[in-house]
Amino acid sequence: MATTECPECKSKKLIRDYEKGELICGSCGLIISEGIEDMGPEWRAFDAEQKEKRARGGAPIKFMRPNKGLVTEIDKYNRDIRGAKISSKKQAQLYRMRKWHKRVSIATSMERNLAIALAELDRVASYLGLPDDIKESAALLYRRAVKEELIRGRVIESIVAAVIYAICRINGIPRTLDEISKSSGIEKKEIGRAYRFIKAELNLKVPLTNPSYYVQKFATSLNLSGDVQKKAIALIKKAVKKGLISGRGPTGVAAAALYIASAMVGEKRTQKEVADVAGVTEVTIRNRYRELKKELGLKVNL
DNA sequence: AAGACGAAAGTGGTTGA
DNA sequence: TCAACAACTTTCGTCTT
Repeated sequence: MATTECPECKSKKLIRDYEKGELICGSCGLIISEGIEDMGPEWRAFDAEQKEKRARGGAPIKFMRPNKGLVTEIDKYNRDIRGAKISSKKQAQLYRMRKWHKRVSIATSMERNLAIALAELDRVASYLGLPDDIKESAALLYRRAVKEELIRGRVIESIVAAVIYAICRINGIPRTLDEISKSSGIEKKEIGRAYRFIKAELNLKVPLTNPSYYVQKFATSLNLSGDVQKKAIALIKKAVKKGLISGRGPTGVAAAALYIASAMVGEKRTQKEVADVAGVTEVTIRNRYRELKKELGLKVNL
């Protein structure tokens, strides 16, 4: 990996956290990258079979496990079928058997969970047109969630949606809750809840969304030139400096900036057009627009 | 007639007692 | 758990081009 110093504080003391798959700055704690390339496995394998099952390369995961429905329980009383004591040698053997039995059971239930989740993740990510490395990061994050036992009692699909949402934000690839909701079929508030939950439990550092991320997307839908985009991004930058965006929906800010920029450059779009692609109302654009105009001292004739 | 504007009331989610 | 609250939406009347 090329990164040798922290982009924030320039410290060269970087820590690789193999467990979490993160590259962390040793002095300021910034997570420089998640899902780093040169990463030890985040799992431990207890035997060759598990190693093969857990490795990410290799054959596709199968939904059916050979032992499905055929589980042998080993009880905890060291007696044979007639109730007679079992020799200590046998007892030791049984102890080991129980230990492994438990471990394998846990491993397979995790596998089942992951099989469903990763299939869903792949489906949603493809639907949203997310690149493979994002998918990988999302899968890694999901595995962390599974390992921390955050899934139990929750709907797998909503956790998957939340993980995708989080990863998109962390990586600056804008996907709104709306889009993810549409492609996953999970309600927005459900995704939001799951997202907040995993964010808290896994200590995710998610930067607040910079409206600039949405500019390109909206501009493309509106057939606006690069000039307009640049202008809009410049406006947003100024707005950020003035603290105008905190608490505001990033899409609304992006939409207003684009609206203003389009008028300044002479490729005017109506409020309604911008509002539609941004998924906000004209009123919101007007409100943001008013704020921007006032705070930045813009003299725009529309 | 279409677009822009803004007031007022309503909505869903967060926060803090 | 409940009320206050902020952001945003819906709706609607008015003004401008």
